[in-house]
Amino acid sequence: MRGVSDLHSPVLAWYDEHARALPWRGNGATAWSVMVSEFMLQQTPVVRVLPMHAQWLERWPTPTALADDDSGEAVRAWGRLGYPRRALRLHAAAVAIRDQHGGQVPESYDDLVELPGVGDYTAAAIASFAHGRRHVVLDTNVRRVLARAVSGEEFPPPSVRKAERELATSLLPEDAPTAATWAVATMELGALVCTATNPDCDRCPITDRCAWVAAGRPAYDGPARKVQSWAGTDRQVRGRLLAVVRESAGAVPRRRLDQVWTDDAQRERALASLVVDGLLVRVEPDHFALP
DNA sequence: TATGCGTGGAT
DNA sequence: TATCCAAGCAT
Repeated sequence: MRGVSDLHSPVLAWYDEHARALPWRGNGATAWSVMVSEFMLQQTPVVRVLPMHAQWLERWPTPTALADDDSGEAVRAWGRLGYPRRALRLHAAAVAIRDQHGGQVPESYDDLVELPGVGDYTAAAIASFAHGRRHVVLDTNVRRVLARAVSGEEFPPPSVRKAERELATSLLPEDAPTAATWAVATMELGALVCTATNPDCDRCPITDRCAWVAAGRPAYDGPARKVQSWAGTDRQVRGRLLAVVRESAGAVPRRRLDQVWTDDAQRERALASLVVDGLLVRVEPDHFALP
């Protein structure tokens, strides 16, 4: 096997030439704009995030601006991005930044990961992309690139294992600026070339040293990768219920919510779970509104 | 570790 | 049409 350092130069050169000019990259970006983008990009494609990100940054250009607004406004402005708990958590994170960090997005991983809605990936991403710090940034793109290029497998295991993290750590460039570029470059390579389906190996800068290509691109044979169901699930009902309230000016009477789903028990369960999650509040005997 | 959590485009 | 997938997090 070639030394792992052989991967760095071609990937970094490829990124320098092919990186997308996204609003949360480059000189115009702030730590806050990076943070907003990372929340929105959790399980959501870039093309759908772009317009929402612009709207949010125009309306709430700083963490304090968002923190000073109602959390319900964040949920409403989240629109149809999906997983609206992210909006609630981003608002809560903004409150924590205003109250505990002087209104400035924290720079350290340890401070970031304490914020609501910020896990290992997002903390590392903000620390790396916004502050130039040296961290292993292990998202689904990076995991897939390393699984193929180094491990010779089509897909990584369902969850991050110790060996996988150790591999990513061993590949991380020593100096912080290069490590940060390496992180975003491997993510970009996974997003644009080394995709989950139909990877474009002909355009890949490391195809000549890719273990998976060398092995003849064998099909994935690990544990079954489960795809979540949608039709008929509580998630679908929750989505319909919240959409009604989101698109209404004020509180919504229960009888309007009754119309979005015929199964009474499931509808009530979904409604109750939205209240538990804090996405809806019961404001009158039988009315519901955003928080 | 396994599960639940939205939405919509691509194949 | 049904399935897969998209920069995860919290429990």
